[in-house]
Amino acid sequence: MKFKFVPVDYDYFDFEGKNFVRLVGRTDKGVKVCVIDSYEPNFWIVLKEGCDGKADAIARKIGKISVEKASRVTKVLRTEVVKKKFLGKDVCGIRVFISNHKDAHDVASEIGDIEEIDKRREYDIPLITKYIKEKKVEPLKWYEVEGDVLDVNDFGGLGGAIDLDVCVKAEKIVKIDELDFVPKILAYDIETSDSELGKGDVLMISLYGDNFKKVLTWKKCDDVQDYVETFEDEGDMIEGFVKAVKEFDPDILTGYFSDGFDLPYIKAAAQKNKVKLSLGIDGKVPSFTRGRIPSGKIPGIVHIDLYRFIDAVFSQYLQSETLSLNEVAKELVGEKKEDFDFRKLKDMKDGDWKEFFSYNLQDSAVTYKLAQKIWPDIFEFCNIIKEPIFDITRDRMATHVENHVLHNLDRFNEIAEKRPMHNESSERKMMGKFGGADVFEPTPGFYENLVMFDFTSMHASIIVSFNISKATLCDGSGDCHKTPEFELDGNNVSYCFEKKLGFFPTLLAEVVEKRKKYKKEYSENKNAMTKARSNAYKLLANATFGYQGFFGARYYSREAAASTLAFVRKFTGDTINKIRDAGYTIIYSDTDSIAFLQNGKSKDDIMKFLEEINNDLPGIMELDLEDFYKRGLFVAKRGVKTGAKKKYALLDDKDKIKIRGFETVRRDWCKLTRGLQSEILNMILHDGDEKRALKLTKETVSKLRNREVDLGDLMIRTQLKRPLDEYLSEGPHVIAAKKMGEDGVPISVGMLIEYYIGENGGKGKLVRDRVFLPDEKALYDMDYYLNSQILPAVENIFDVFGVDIKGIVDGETQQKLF
DNA sequence: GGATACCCTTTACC
DNA sequence: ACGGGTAAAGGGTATCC
Repeated sequence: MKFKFVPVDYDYFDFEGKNFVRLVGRTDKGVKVCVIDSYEPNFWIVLKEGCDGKADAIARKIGKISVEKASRVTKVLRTEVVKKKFLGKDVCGIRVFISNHKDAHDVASEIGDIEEIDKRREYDIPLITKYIKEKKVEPLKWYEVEGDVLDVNDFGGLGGAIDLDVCVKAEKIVKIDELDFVPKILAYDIETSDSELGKGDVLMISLYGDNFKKVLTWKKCDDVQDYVETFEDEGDMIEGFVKAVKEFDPDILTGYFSDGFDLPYIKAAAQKNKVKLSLGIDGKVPSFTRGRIPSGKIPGIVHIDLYRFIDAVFSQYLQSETLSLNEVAKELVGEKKEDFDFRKLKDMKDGDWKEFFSYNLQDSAVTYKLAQKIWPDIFEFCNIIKEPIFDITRDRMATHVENHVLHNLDRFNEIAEKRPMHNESSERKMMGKFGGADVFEPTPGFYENLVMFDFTSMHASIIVSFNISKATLCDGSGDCHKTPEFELDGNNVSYCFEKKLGFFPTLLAEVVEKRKKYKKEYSENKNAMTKARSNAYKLLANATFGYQGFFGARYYSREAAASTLAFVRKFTGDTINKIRDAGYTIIYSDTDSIAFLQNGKSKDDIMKFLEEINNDLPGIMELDLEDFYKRGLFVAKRGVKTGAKKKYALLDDKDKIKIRGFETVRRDWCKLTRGLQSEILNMILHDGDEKRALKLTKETVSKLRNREVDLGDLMIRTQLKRPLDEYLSEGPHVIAAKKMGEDGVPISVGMLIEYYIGENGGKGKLVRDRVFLPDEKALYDMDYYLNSQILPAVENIFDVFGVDIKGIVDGETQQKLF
């Protein structure tokens, strides 16, 4: 048969010692189908220079190798001698086809001692990545598939096991023009009697999709909502869950933190109740891939933990201080979850259960809406990186950059570099840091009429303009780009990069070009898809510099990363000098941005000046106008007169305020402090005068002294970054977390710990001795909140206006006392 | 035993 | 284990006299 097909999920299996790829996707008629495709596993051998003549003989020798493993024998099936490139250099390659990808490493080891062999490569690339790279059957693209319908007994019964109407063995897969694909998304969420994994029961499971909402439970109560289905017990409910998923037939099953909670919890509950969680299209139960964070995989359905994608890729766009479903959903889809008081769990009445069901359904509904909102971004990442959705939603940026390179290497006839071995990446990690960008020390003050310039995608444009990469690093003998001299590990160095374009900078040039193109497309046609496309290219471009300096990268190059930064320092420094020489006063600069005073010049003059600077910039480098600002405030560091870096507030021409670095934007300061400072900055920037700000500060201080401040405004929130026993220094938040642990709250890495500082009858001098949890009753420590919160946050702002706020407040204290 | 320099830790900026 | 470096700041700890 023949049909149009879009691959959604990828998987592979062995049959008679050979690898087969299983694609699950949809036809243009919306039918879910399974396509089995063959794959010939292979890896590469790179011969030493001058050994080309012996290539055929070596290939024949290798062709006879077979490796015996416990369960199977892997044979070299055939070899091909091919002219290839490795790191941009011409090499003689031998492609070694073997019977099973799992043994690629062993076969590669087996032939390691042949003298003419320089390198063995691509045995460490995952099978699905190799398959997509070589056969170009890419996720979410459209193909015409021709093949035979699978017989029930084909592939050892696999044909019969798959619960889909159409399952074929592909004969031909041909790319066709893109058609629409709207995935069927089903969101789920569970509520449990104990938040610790596996300790309690699953009380209910909610599901939400297009025209589909259900809450499954075994808690019996009268007069429930019509979406509630009541089961006999937990096991029955889980079977009901499997049935409901099958009934909906989703492409994507999604949860929020479901890799770490919902799916493993349900799986454990299924085992406990001896029921089979057969969610897979082949009746198999979800499996969890090994790794730092386990990933829940369901055969034939893409399981997406939205939290993972948001954490790895999306969070840098968000304002949210935490990545809780509540906060993220509020920001992205404008939905606020309804609250449920979990303390009620101890003694639930019928009404409470109904409230709980509704809460549970809300979570799934919000997750569903979030998935719909983020789908364009997932889709674009799949399109650009060419990895399956499952991986796209879990990989971090370094992996995305690397996969993007891997999937494009064929265009350059390149053999892929290997992943660093453990000892190699440890060595890289141990190498000291290399010098980064410069930050200009501002003079504290209140300024008017400022301009800010910044370089567009500075690091990326430097990598492209100077062809900087591992493969193009050279000894400087030929035609090349030379970095400025800079210090590295105590020595003055300079590196050279060939002018002949390398694959890595070329790919980045394409990414930067596409980012520009799609940014324009977005500005002309604003919608979720154009925005996602533009954003994805931006993220990819920005992560590429970090990738070259990342110890785990295949194309790691410390020289490349350090050289990029040397150019960053040079061009920003030169531009600062140019602006200063033109008669402007430099106020501030950080990495790729420069702020200076207009000094009476018109905006037109400044735009002309910008154009002049741009005419002198090499390659694709570009300086851009960030904005004009009416006013700007720069303060001193605490306790000294010198200006603080990375801390300023600006007011633009549209009266919009931009605050950087101040306590206002730091989540580990209490609401009272942040609110006060933010209002003060607003008053000062808008009115240009500090008198109202002074009045507000005095009012806040007296409120604090009269104990009129709400305890909720005094909570300090700090994230727990490691397990409790790994802390060398026991700060207040560590003590707070320990207290929580004693109260029976499960403590986990990544949690936001909330506490306040209270009076403790003079016991202990340290702050940590005065830590109280939100539900602990105590008088707040007035002295602490005055001297360690409010005053430090406003002091250096008032300093700029010559107002000694501490003196004024202390003076009033004296007055009061006498 | 009190001042202080230094280390540890978190969070921000780009 | 899953970009990078630079910086401010608080609080704990070690060390000095």
